[in-house]
Amino acid sequence: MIIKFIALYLFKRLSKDIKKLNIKRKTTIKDIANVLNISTAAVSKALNDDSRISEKTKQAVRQVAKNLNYQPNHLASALRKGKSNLVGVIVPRTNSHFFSSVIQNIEEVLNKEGYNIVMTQSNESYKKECDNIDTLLFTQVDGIIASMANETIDLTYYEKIKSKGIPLILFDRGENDLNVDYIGINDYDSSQMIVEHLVKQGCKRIAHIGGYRHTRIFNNRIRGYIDALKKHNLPLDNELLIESSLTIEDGRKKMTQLLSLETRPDAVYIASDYAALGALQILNEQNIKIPQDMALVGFGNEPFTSMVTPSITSVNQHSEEIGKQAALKFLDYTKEPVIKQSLNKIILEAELVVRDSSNIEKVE
Amino acid sequence: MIIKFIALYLFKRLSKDIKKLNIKRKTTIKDIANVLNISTAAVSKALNDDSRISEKTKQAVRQVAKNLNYQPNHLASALRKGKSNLVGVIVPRTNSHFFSSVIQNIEEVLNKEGYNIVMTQSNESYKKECDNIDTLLFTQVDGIIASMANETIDLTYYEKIKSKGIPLILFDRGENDLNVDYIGINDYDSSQMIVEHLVKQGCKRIAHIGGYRHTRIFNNRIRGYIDALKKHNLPLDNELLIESSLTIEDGRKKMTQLLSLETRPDAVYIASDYAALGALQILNEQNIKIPQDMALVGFGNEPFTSMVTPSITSVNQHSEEIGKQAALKFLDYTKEPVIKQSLNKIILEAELVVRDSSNIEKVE
DNA sequence: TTTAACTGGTTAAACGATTAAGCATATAGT
DNA sequence: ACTATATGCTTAATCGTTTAACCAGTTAAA
Repeated sequence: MIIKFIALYLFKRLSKDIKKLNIKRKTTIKDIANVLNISTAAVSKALNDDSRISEKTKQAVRQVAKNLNYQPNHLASALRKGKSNLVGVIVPRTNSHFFSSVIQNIEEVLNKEGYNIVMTQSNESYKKECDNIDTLLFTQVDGIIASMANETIDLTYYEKIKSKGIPLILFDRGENDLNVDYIGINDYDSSQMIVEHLVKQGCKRIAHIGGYRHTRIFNNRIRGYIDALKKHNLPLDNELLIESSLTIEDGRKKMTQLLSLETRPDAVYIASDYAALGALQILNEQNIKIPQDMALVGFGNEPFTSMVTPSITSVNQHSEEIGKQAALKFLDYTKEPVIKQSLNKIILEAELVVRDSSNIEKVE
Repeated sequence: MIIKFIALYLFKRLSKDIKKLNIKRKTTIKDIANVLNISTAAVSKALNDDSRISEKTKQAVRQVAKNLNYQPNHLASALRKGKSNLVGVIVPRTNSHFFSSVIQNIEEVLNKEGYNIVMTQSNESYKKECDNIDTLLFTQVDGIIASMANETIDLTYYEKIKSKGIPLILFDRGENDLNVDYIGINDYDSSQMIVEHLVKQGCKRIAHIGGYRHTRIFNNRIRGYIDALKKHNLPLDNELLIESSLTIEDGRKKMTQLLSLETRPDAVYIASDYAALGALQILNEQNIKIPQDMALVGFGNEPFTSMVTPSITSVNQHSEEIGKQAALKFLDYTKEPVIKQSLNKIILEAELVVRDSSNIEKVE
């Protein structure tokens, strides 16, 4: 009986010892403290360059830390400090040059300040976007930079972010819809520029395949298109203004629709390069001459616009600048003690990049 | 004097109270425990569906958690459990369909198991890649899934991951170089397939613009090319085998180089769609007929290969499958108590997608 | 009857860092 | 000589969860 208990006790001690020996624990500040015979507090302060620690001690701590190959446990400090140094980024997808470039620039700016980004894609799905928000909040990100999915109309999920007191910065998609910071280009003006350009090329009947009206940027492009037509006394024909999901596939569909009209347009401005690509495929397949029979303008200046035949005129959205500004905006918040967000827009002027698909002058 | 001390004391008490009142603390399991008058341990177990807690208590806990809008603090549990439920992903860049698709599939599989991914891009730079590894380790990721940058030759940084006992899974780039799991396609066979296809089309002088030889996948493609030529008794001309960085720009350059040869090739197989695109631009600019005068085959099956004129024959790398397998491989490790990695290859068979740029039969 | 096993919890330590508060000692100011 | 301030640390609490160890009560088995 007694022997049994003793045996049990010994076994337990032993297994504990074995655990300690076996598992190569990562070095912690405690290890450093033990070596130098100082407190963990002193080590922590030394590593954080606190003024209350002597230069001598700091040097010693740094040296020992190096020798023991000390790596700070980010989770512990994050828990204690109440911030994770992670920033969540939500984009509809990464495989477009625009979003990829925005992300890259966000990363560049934030990395320098010790932040890392957790990236998620919504695939233009509202449900996925909500999931993304949940997982980011769960990961305890210190802020979220997002561009909304096409599908997103209901904004309660974004309100959830705001209610948590986490800074939220939107770019490209989402302007005005929530009372938060926004960075984007001037879509209204861009549309005007495009129509103006097409008019100059001699186009008289300009169609627009636009995005969903509930998305403000697409609505702005539509408004710009309409106002520009008015300005130039061009016919504002209902059948020339088409709403689209703006995928390649839908671009093909909507272009086919335009071609079936009794009086075809002589130019079409499409609110996305991807849809424009689909439209271009249809035009090429049907041997319609671009730009002579039909001028074509896209939006976004995706790299492929300059690769296809004919190259597609498009609008440069300044993805680099957008990414940088979004990151900087977030960093602004980290410096404020209390986060109080309000609508704070940064609107960049876009740039029209004229290529073969609308350059009638050059062809003739 | 005494009054001063009392005042100081009161001030301190007050400021503490103010803090407690003012800052809307997030609800913790402690709050739930207080409401139900049970221990935090019981709450924790209830939320984690521990068998030692009665269904009744569980229900009550869940209800209160919902009412108080409880969100678990991931940092705290991560710290305690010693795992972050984050997986790091390193890719050369996200704005290629291949990598973007791999990531998407990794995410899909891992999300289901409660993992989130932290994504980083190396931009094909060795230095950036090392930084990425450091930040991922710092973030305490539970594993890393990576595809190496073109520049990367020195692998000590990757050894760092292994030495930390964190599972490392490589895909596409990195096969064999470290003693870890790898998922990719059969590059050697793919090259053979391509050459075989070109031979069938009647090509007699096939050039290859390949990647850097130190990257195993590109070396495999080169070996496959060489062996296939031998097999078909075709001339293995040194000037027809060119090493390239495989960017669009370099594709243009290397194609120009090929065109300046005394006896031009009648087909060129390029180890990347991007470089193939550059090559295609040059051929189009110089009015060289594709595929009649020069057949063209790329690699990767990027979406644009089917969009350009003529469309480019390419190789489908099964990005979805690669992403899924990589994620599953990681999940395997999470189930093992001790992580002991060894070379464990999953090699998928690639698929040749024949398009106009090499379809001579169709043209003639 | 004794032992074992199950149920449904509780207690308290732990994860690894940060930080408010305290405490000597030294230096300077008046 | 007395107070104030600076220096350079230490102590101990804290962040929010998880979990090993324990305990009381009930049931089942030998």
